[in-house]
Amino acid sequence: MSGAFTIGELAKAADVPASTVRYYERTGLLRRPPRSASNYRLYGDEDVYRVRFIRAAQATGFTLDDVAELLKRSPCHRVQRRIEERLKEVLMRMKDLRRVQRVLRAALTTCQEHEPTGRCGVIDTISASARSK
Amino acid sequence: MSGAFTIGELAKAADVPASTVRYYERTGLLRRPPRSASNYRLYGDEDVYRVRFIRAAQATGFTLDDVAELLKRSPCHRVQRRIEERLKEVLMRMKDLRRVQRVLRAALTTCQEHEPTGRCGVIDTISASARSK
DNA sequence: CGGGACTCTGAACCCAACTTCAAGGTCTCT
DNA sequence: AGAGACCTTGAAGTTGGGTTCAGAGTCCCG
Repeated sequence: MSGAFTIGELAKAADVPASTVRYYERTGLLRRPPRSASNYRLYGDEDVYRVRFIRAAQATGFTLDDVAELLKRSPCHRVQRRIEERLKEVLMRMKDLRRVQRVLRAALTTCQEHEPTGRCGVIDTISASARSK
Repeated sequence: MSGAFTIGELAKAADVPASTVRYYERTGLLRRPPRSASNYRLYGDEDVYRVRFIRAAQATGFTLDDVAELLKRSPCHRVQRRIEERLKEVLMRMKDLRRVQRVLRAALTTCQEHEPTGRCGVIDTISASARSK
């Protein structure tokens, strides 16, 4: 809608530091925008959307390289494969975290049991978890 | 039990590269072991356990700084606080991942729906997720 | 005695994703 | 016109957790 943003305005609109916008440009993730007479970058709404997409994709666990591929409008099956890979990673990571959760809870219990004795059993609990991985 | 390991033997026993063992020593996580006549490091079983503990703790999401604190045999309540912090992080991270999972599945569905049309709706799907965070 | 596998050191390098710096130009308000 | 907030650049620095390198010494087997 609106005409042109400076880098600071884009940054604010997309909620990233201006330095990050420059970084994205350097790495080819963002186009090199037109410049004002005084050599300021001039952005449009599309750029806001794009930066927001980059952040959303990152928050979904994609690397900037992944994002570049997604943005290249690669063939759908390639995009699909990336997504499936990420999904698989997410599932594995969740499994990991459930294990970690178990270990931490066990450690905490140990901690509380030993509190009166003053001897710390936490190290044994966490060590033991290495074997039952 | 057994007498003395060289760094390579320790590394094998604890399943880490020797370079990592030296790194742990540099950062104070591992003691500086006695040396042989020819200046080789000489380790004992304790060191094996310690390295294994470090790896197990890392696998449980602790940073090496955390590990240092756990190993310092800090007062139990301090250890306990660390563990509780980690547990809270884990729970938050799991919540994150569930969100991510939803987004990815939605993206995949979009992908499959649009496959025949050749138009990729994935970018919109992921972008939309930024708002419903 | 030779050769291959091991070890020693300090320093430099790696990764991703940024951030910071220095030294200058520009814009806007008062 | 001056102050302060913005913008420009390329280069260098940051983080954590290591790995790699070069050049030298050591150990073990046949």
